Amino acid sequence: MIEKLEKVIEKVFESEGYEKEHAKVMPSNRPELCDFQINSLFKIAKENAKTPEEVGTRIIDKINEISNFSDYFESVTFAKPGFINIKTSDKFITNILNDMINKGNLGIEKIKNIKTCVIDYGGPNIAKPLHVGHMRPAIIGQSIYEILRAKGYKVIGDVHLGDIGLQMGQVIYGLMERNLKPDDITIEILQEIYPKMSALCKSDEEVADKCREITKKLQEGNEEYNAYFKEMYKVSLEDIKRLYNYLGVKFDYWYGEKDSYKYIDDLMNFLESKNVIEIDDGAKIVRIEKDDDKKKMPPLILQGKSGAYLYATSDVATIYQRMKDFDPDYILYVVDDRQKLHFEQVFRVCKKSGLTKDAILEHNYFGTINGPDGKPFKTRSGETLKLDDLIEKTKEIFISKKETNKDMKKEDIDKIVNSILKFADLQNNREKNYIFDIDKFADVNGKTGPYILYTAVRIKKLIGDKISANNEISDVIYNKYDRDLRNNLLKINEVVTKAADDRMPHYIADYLYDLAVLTNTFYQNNNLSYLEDETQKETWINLLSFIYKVMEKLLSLLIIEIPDEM
RNA sequence: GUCCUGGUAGCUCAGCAGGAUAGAGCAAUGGCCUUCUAAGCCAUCGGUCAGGGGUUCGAAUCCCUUCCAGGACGCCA
Repeated sequence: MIEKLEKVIEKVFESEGYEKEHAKVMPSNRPELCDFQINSLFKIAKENAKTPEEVGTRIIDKINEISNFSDYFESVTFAKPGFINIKTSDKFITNILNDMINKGNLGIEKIKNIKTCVIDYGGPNIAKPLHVGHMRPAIIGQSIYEILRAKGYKVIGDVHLGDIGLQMGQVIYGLMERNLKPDDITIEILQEIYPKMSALCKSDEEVADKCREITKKLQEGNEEYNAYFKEMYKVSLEDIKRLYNYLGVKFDYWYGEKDSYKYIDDLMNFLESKNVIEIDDGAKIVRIEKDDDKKKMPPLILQGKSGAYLYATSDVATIYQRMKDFDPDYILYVVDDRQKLHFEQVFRVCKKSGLTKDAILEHNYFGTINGPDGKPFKTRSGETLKLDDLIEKTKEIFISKKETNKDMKKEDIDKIVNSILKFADLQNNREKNYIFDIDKFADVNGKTGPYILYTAVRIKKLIGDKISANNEISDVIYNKYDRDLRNNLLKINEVVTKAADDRMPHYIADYLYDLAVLTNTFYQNNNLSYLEDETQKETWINLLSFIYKVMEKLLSLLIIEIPDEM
């Protein structure tokens, strides 16, 4: 939408002999003064040895001479010390809006050339119960998935299960100690044993050694251990799927690290053929320093001197598999920021060896959830809070907020609980750590999921079955609230595009909140049921219809659904 | 020790391809329900953008530096 304004203004700049890059239009920082502003007068003035005012007034005069001025502008004025302030015309605003309505895409433009994008997110471990920490990668990943899909990417989601590692041996040891058979395994038992064994191995070297032994034998195909593993896998995955399903998190592939092991031989042959592997103290490594490195970059160890393949090896092998199966343009990792160095190493090996060709590898990291003390969040008794408990607690608090809430439909309550959890998380910049506070998570007032849903449900209640995003809006703008709302709607594409490009769902959360505030303000100040002017009434119904559809769509990008009632 | 993040209102956070007077929510205070859901709307209060220097017409935003907090650093995952 901004491009349309820029195009008109570029012509004027060029006719004055200024580079068209200077015709950059920015959303206004002073909405009470104008809708858009141009900041480049200082630069132009300097280059041409004039004052910003001289340059600005001349350009403004030229713009005012444009024959179809009112198709775009209401006013274009100079503001000290050197800005051009643009107020767009009602006609311009409504034309763009109707264009969005007619295209039927809610204003979201798709990318021209389809790109394939693999997203690796979730990463739960078999045998470990899901706790609050697992919520972030799941919902941030799923949100990025939905945003990219909305922009027209071909997206492939892979959960990348942690189905290899010492925790397997630990839990099997714990099970056998209690004389439990594979058939006895339940999720409750796993949830009880894992933390106990994990603690025990830290304090008891002997037990830890035994667990390592079991893990090793399991990988070598020991049948007894494998029977345990299979059952653990089944029970655990069922529970993981139940929780992800509650959160609306879905994967195209449920591969695990184990699946990558099939490709390790091929991978090692490939890397050998590219001459990137060196032997160092009996280990196979790849050196990945670059000349311009500021920090020392440790080599990536593919195979330890004991012959064991490592975590990083499995990640590179997974990339090998993905290149072979999907030939993606992008591989995104939604994994926490503590693994920055690890991914940097893995990515460098891929680039150095040419494994990933031109594909772009990104670590879209997120910060950890901390408690009030700045340390990773723990419950008062010192345990990690289980995801189940978080959901239950949130539900409880929500129901207690209002007398009538307990009578709500179960599905509606679940939708609202989802909105509470997801909006609380996704409104934060994903890269930063944040302080976890259950009361904040359960809040329903202010900048929260329920506030947005409430706004949407009000519209639906008012308009009911007339909701349709396909009805044009008249170009008469009736008042300030009407104008603010229409103006805001024009930003949709920019917001979604930026969120997609930066992989930042919080841009969308932020925008949704602004839109909801403007809608509530509009609603408060304009009573539709008292309107006598039929044209006006129809216009506003169409406008609200469109807003409802936009909210529904943008909420879906945050994996939030609108309940029927609330 | 080396490197990477972060430090914005009492609290939790936006803003950081440099722009005019730094924004929200919560908390606090005061208004608005015989009118489409008060899970709402409006107003007030609240800030040396951690400190110091630099670049610039202009810095929360870019650069340097100090302090504080968190994290990562070759055969765990």
